Amino acid sequence: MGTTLSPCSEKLLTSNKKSLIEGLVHGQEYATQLQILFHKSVPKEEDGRRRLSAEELVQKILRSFNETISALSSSDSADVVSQNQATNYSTDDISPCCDDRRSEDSSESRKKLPGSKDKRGCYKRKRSAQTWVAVSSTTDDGHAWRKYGQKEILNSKHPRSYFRCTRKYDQGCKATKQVQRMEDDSQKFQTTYIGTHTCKNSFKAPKIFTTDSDQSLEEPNYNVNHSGESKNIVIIPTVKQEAKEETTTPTSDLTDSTMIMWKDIMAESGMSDYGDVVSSVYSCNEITSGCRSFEMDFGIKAVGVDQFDGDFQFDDI
DNA sequence: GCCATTTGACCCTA
DNA sequence: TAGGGTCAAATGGC
Repeated sequence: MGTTLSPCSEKLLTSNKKSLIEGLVHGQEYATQLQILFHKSVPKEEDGRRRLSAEELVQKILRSFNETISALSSSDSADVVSQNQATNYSTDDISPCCDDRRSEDSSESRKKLPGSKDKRGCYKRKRSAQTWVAVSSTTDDGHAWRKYGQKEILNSKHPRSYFRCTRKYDQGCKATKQVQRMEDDSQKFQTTYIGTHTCKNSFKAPKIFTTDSDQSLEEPNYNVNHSGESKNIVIIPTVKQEAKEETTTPTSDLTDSTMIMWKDIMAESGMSDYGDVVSSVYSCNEITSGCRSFEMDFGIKAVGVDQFDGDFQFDDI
């Protein structure tokens, strides 16, 4: 997809570039401050204040990214963002034939009525959800999944399997995942998680914060090794266009495409001040105690602060 | 009998 | 219209 910008768009992009970069850099700064804040050991009496400032920082981060993303999506060149940016789809974009298909959670209501038309395949596709990708040598992540489908994928050697949370019907958990063997390494599985577990006794999602000394991923099967050794998990958050029921602030989502664009913007900007930002972003694939994975940080972002309870937690280190 | 998996059908989106 | 995602009947294991 070659992007040919009209002179007008190009001008707009150039004039906006600085403010876009500023917005992104602010977000980055706030995130760094937040990180420092969580690293600090604070006396108990200060804990309340610390929480408050953490919340302020989170709000700043979100605001900064919101503004930047909305600025980007308003420009012609923002297609890369808009296609990933969370979109408010109202529940009425459900196709008429199956408008209540997804709302029913009881297995009773799923039973086919006598004489009713077979509605197989009549569903509302999740147009968007919080998604992230994990690469692991195992498909077992500690959650209880039920397989509901398998498909041969074009140009893929291996079929893709579809799983939903076993609590889908009793607790309405919307988490699903897709598992596919890696093309280049069939010993490994690429698992795409879609949506977070809302079921009560679900296992915690993989801890996305980790350090050299703290390989505290809670799932025993997520053996973290960041140097490309055999047991490795890489979590790459992505955000598909999302359904309205997701609780995240739509514009607060930042996608890998956005990250790529960010890199491009930074690279093109020629603003050396931001050089270290780029390097901190793109040199953090190796997770160390001092430099958490950039993807991880945006995993937090993709999930949204509101959704931390239960599934994701900040841990004091 | 209950539950999970398999598999073909069907619908949605790009 | 092709490819992908989901449904649900059929089947098998416990």
